Amino acid sequence: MDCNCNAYHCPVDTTLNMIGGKYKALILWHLTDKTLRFGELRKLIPQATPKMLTQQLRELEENHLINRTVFPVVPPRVDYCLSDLGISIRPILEAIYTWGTDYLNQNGLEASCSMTFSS
Amino acid sequence: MDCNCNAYHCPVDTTLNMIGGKYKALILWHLTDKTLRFGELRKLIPQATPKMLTQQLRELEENHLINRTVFPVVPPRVDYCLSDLGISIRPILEAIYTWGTDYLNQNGLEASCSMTFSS
DNA sequence: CTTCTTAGTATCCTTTTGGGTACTATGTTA
DNA sequence: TAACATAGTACCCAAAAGGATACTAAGAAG
Repeated sequence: MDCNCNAYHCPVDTTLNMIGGKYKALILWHLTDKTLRFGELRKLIPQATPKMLTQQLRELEENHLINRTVFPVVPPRVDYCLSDLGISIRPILEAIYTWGTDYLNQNGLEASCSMTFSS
Repeated sequence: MDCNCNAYHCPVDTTLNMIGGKYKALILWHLTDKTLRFGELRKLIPQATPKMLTQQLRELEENHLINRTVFPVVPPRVDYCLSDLGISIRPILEAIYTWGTDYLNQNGLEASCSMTFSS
């Protein structure tokens, strides 16, 4: 229905829509420095059901933030890794992470979610 | 039910929850350099119904990103402005805005939403 | 022929988010 | 005494997001 080819787009909404999904930031973080298989991501993010994990991965792929590589073998093997676009978004994630950590610390809360940025 | 006082918190989720609401980034942006009344925000963000605008403003206030000042006059007058915390989050908004703008331009889309950051 | 493995799907459900329309309170102004 | 202005509320509804559980395909291994 909506092509939106000639519409105006809000850059902030665009960005937030791309990283705002339930497990998207976490997935991008885990893929920062390595390629992971679906099963490895499941173990790293056990709170996500397979349905949710698949859904989030597909959306990240549609937005070209990650690459999905299917190997035609049995049992199946599918690799996920960051695309160049995915790599380019990392500074934003780090800025968000740093602000959030400061905010939590200033409120006496423990900041942690297995999402620690190594610099 | 959930106090979460002793829980671990993900800094990225924390930050995204605070700025991820439908009109929150836009509200923060409009308040960047000035105090605005409710009615002024309505005119600046006409696509938000009064219910939604109120809701988003209340959540921003609960998160201490903005200050709400009620003047006991008739007709009512309520002022909104950024708190120090709200001011501190602006660099993140700018980073998100810049990345989103580049992304849209590289995809041949017009980036705009009356949310242009003056530097 | 049965079991194992992996990367998902299918189905159904609950919760959250967003939205439309109409209504309210109340002192001031005409 | 009736209309006006402002900052909302109330109520009801639709859509989107998230979640639980069970199931599937298909070759390889035993």
